[in-house]
Amino acid sequence: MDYQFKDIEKKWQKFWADNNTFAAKNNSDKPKYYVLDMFPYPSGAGLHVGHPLGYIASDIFARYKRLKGFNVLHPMGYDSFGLPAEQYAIQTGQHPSVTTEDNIATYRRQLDQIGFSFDWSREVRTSSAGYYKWTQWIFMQLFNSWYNKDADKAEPIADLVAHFETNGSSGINAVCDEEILSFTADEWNAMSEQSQQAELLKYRLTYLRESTVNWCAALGTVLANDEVKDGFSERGGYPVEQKKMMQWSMRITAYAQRLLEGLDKIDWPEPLKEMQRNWIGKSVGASVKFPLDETTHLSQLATNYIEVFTTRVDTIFGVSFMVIAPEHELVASLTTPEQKADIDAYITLTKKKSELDRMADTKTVSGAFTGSYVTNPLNGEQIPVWIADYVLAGYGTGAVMAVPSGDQRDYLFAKHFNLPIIRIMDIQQMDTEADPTKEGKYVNSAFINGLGYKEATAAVIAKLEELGLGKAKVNFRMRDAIFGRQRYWGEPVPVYFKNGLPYLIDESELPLVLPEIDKYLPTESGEPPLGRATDWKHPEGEYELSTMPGWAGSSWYWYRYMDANNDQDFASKEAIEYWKDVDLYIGGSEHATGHLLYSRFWNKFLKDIGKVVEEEPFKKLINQGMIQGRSNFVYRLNLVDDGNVRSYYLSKNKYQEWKKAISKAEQQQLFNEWGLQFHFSSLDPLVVTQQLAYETELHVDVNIVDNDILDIAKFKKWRQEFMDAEFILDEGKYICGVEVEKMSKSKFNVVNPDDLIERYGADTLRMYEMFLGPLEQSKPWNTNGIEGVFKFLRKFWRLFHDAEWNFSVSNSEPTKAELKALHKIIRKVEEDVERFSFNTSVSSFMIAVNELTDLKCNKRAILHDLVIILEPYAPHICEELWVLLGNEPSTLSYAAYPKFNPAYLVEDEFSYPVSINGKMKTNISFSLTMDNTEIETAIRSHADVLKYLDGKEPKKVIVVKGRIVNIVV
RNA sequence: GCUCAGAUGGUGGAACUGGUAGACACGCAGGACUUAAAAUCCUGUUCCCGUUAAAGGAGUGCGGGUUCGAUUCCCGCUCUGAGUACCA
Repeated sequence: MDYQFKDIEKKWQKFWADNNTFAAKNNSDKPKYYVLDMFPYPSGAGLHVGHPLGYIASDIFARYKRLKGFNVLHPMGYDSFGLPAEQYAIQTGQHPSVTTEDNIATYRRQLDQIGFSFDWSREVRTSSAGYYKWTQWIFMQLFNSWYNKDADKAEPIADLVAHFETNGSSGINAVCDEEILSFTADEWNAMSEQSQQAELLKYRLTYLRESTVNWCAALGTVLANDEVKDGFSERGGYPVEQKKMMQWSMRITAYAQRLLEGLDKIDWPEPLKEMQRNWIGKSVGASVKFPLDETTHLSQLATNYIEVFTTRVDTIFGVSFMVIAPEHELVASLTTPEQKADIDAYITLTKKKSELDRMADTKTVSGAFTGSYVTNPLNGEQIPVWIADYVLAGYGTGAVMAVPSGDQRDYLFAKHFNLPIIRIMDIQQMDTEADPTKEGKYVNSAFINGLGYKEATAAVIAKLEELGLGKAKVNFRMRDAIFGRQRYWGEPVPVYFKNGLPYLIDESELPLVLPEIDKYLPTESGEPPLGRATDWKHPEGEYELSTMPGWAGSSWYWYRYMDANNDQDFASKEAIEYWKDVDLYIGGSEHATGHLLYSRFWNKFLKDIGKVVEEEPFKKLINQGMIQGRSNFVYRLNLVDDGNVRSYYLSKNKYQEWKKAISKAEQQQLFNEWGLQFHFSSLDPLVVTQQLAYETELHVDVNIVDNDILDIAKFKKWRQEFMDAEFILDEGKYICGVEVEKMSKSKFNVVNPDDLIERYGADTLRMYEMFLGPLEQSKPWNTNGIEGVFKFLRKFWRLFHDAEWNFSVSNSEPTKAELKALHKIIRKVEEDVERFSFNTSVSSFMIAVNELTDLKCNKRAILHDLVIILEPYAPHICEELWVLLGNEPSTLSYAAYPKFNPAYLVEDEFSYPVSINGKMKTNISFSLTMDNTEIETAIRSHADVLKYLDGKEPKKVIVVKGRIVNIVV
């Protein structure tokens, strides 16, 4: 029979499901291998051809590893909490769990059709209570932990309490809030329960604090920094404003250094690691206290100094002014009566500027003088204090020591306001701009004069420490992560409030189930939707009304797959110790600073509390490129003549001609050429007829376009308005315009995998997606060429069949040429898969099948091995042929990968390309036993070579054995 | 601005450590089969010049360099894409 992909694929998909062919065991003599995909959010639109790209790659790898004798864990699940389902619920009143359920069903159907070897017995859904019970449980562990800097790990909060009870707050080196109390053991023990809890909250790894958040009024919720783009929400594009709110936060900053160091130990794409490094933003420098001048209004101030962070403490003798952020807490008290008007005006001005303006406008210099001065701690100079919006309140201490000679922004500021610019390096060139050089020797710098950068920095820090006015300091750009959303469709926080303070619910009460509510909107008093729940109250207080953010459930899900149905633990100790970590993780780079950072954070925490064994969760990570859409256009020309509209659809070339025709005469001429009856009014201005011509480019559904040629019949049926469309064609065809854009419904460029599977089958789709190009590269989807892959599979099928499509394989011994073709592909595919170069192995399969077809090879010995190596790519057709070859069903997935034998590839002759001065001229065959001198002698006298030499004597002959001969003339 | 990735035929792409540039596939052209079309098969296909066949010449974004030899290494530039942004 001809290749009947539909029957074959259905049959084997059912077989795999019925027999649990891909169920992984949590113990095995085989080495383990964990292949993970980023699980999808089940959106209502279903999968388009871009989604499965990474899944196909990981599936090929997982299947390949099985053949290579590994116990492979390859699971799939759904990140099923999230905003879109809730937005839909608000619009329709339908419960988000219902839409989520429907969407998951669609995803599952689509995934099943592609023939993935997922172990579905381990499926997880972040929105199921059995799953989020453990997300809540991890939250509780975070709440019950603090970060001990001395031990450099998280420790139980009970240990901290014990320390307070016996030693008070001294001797504690913690990552915590800034305003912590100092107390003795007695003082602690005398504190009320409430004061103690309030103090402990400052240490907990998840804690409440008033923070400035990205508030999106339209979505009614707080967004994480990575969910905001240029002042607008990433989802929906609604405006986002800064707002102060009491919020749950995660003390991810405690792990900043470990998150940074861990990057050096994992095999991730360099750009991705770079993104995380930038996000963490470590800078090494010093903090320096500048005492406030006594003439200022010290009496009103809480402190008597301004602290700055600097990465160039060596330039401290070049400081000629100080700049603090307009929001800095000291601004009001520093402002002298004479300067008050200036300062107030400036603050009003900055408040008016939106976040966006402030970012865009980096060129204009602005600021205002407070009237106060600080003292340079090292030379006693009086330094004026200014405010300016180029200093950000949120970074460092919100204050900078300005060194105009070395920092460009300070330089511009100094020039603009006529402040001194002090030279501090002998070689500094600062006529037109600041010179931040670290070369040269210091000048005008007291005790570091004449020193170099390294010694000077050390000397300055030593001096500052001696004075108690500064110390070396490491600063991170990364902020603690906000962990609360004022939304319904998320994990409830397992916390209730008593006297305004948070307490965990009892572990036995987990999961804290998401209650039913009447509608999915904030309450009238502005509380989150959970405020609508009735009968949802803890005996001792009110439950937390915000829910967890989208990244909560995805920050640990790979552990749940290890032991998905455990109700005693998030995964058993045995399962975790067996699977350890993810060996290969494939997903998009858009998760660089969100999911992938949070996951590493939670993983490190879980390691600290002894629940998991590896410091890093994902050993190797690959980013698959984005599949963009390829839109097609039709060009409509509307001619209005006295109110009557006539529409013509112009093929691409005709449209271009039309665009070039400017005058009515030219347009008339084109219409005459095209044989159309339309009379453009004469150029006589006295004619009153109103004529109007206008063109529109319309997106046309790419599924009714083939190779940019429009299927006119389908187009007419597509929409009512096209029913009577008139076409102006190019050589009988309507050619569409093309553009690369995002794949989206509104652009009619979505290609659905279901349609392609219907036409060509899953095996063709799998191979074609790989054939498209390197996995990591982004590219527009183009279905042109899928035929080639389909033809390949038919050709492969045909190897096993005679001219009448009867199954026919021979048991005779393979020839040398056949073995060579086989072993070439065995080696090639092995090398390609190991380096994730799937596109090149598809080509190699084509070459192998072409070669075997030419050899008319139908030898069982060859085809048997070929079926095994193709199985990861095209599993259905291979299973079918495997059984036809007489093997037991289901054994193919666990067959042994054929062993490469180099002996079959040994040649005794090589056709040397002979080039003259590096230009290839001809090929000459020599035995591979000949050494370089023998070849050179042969070359010098070879008739073919002499022909090219024109009687000239070769200066030099370079012979690279088995590679090339180059003659230099 | 900074960081990173990339640029190869009409198209997607290949060339793995510097060694025959354009594998494989699409498209296109020509041919076979067919009453015809589809499907299938065969041949050709980087460009220029030329042709019976040949023989030349140019050529991997641009300009230089290293080398017997560069798509590959080095320097400078242009363009495209991604991330990030007054980070002290």
